[in-house]
Amino acid sequence: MSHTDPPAPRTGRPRSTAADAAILEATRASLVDLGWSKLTMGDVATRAGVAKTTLYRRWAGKNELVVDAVAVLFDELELPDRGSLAADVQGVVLQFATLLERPETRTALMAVVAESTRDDSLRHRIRSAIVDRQKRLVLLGRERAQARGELRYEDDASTAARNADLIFDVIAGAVVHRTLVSAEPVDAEWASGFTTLLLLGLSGAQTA
Amino acid sequence: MSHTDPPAPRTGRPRSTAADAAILEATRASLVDLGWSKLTMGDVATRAGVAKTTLYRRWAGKNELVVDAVAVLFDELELPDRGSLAADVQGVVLQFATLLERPETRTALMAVVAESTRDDSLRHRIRSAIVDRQKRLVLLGRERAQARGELRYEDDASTAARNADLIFDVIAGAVVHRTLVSAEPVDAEWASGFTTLLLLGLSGAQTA
DNA sequence: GCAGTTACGCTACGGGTCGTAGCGTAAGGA
DNA sequence: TCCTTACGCTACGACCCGTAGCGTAACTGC
Repeated sequence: MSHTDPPAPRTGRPRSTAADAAILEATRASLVDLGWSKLTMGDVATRAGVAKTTLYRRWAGKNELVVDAVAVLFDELELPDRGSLAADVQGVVLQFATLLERPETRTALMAVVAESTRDDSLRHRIRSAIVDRQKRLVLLGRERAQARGELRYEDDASTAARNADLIFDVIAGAVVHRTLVSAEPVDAEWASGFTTLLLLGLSGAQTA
Repeated sequence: MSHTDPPAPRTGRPRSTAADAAILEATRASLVDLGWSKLTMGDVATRAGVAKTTLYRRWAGKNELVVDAVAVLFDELELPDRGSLAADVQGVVLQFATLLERPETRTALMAVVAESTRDDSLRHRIRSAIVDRQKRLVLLGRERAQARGELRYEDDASTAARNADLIFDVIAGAVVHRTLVSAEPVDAEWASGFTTLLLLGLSGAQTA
């Protein structure tokens, strides 16, 4: 929800916040019904009950609109303390998988990432609106594990950041790949196997 | 390269294999220049020096065409025996990352996966043309590691298959996520950290 | 050779989406 | 009240889609 950060022009008719909400909801509905590739700006405008020009006054195009429409779904992600690192990992994996099972996110996430490979500003928007929101969970989970004594504290901030990035890519990447590429379900059994692998590694996970 | 498996109709003018090659190469060139979203069938036809109707005689549309055009790039992936499981993992990670740095694959891979979430036949095509080709490397690497004594043999075929699928999703998913979502390079340092994490797990990788 | 069959190049077309311009009207602030 | 900005609506040229139709090219079997 950060199309234009500057607070607002102080004069003239203000932008309708109701229209904002209606447009984003219409975008999600259109994603569910039509999917990314068949979603059109005209259709979204019709569903939202606004003129097409209103959409273009706020978003540069389909890419930016869909990112903002989907971003709020990632706010649902939480990380309640489940008592152990293993339980926390398994919990977040299942939660993330649930999110990826929704048709809006399935069809939109990969599509906007694909677009972002040729559009730097879109990539930054995705990062701040979606990716960074997930990464917080990794940082929080590590803190807790360190407080519990399950993980030791890193020596310096630079390796700490590298480790967090690595773990984030492994967890998010594995869940996304399993769900969207392999197209097979992330159930409790898979989440359990993955967690064991992540914690103990290939060498140690041979008991599964 | 398996649009139509049946050997060929035995009568009439045969399809030009030269046109096949020219079209697929033109598709890759168009992906490099224009990217997935701006690639059009007309442009590919012009580049290949064939009529647009010729494209539609062989492929149902953009999705299928791009999958076939990109699939051959994944044949470059190999898994030479580097002497240890760690070296093999690190090698395949770097090789896969190199492939994902090419502009054709960057822009195409995520896009066709996104499309496949709403198109079952496309998903099967991707699986047989791309995904299964990578999975072989995992199976081969595991065999070697088991022969070396680095991994023990699984008790039954079902858990063996589950493990292979899991490892595949973790490796491919992590590299794809790092490259295309986090948009940061997979260099030797990252590959080394990932390999350590994969082999030893979070609990054991604390020395890094 | 000759007929039969299929592929190819080319043109043309209706249908759809894009993104914008122009206008009159609505909703706030000085 | 004047000024400024947002909104709805219409219309538009541009582009791409996917297909139909036709004449020509290539290969097979008689």
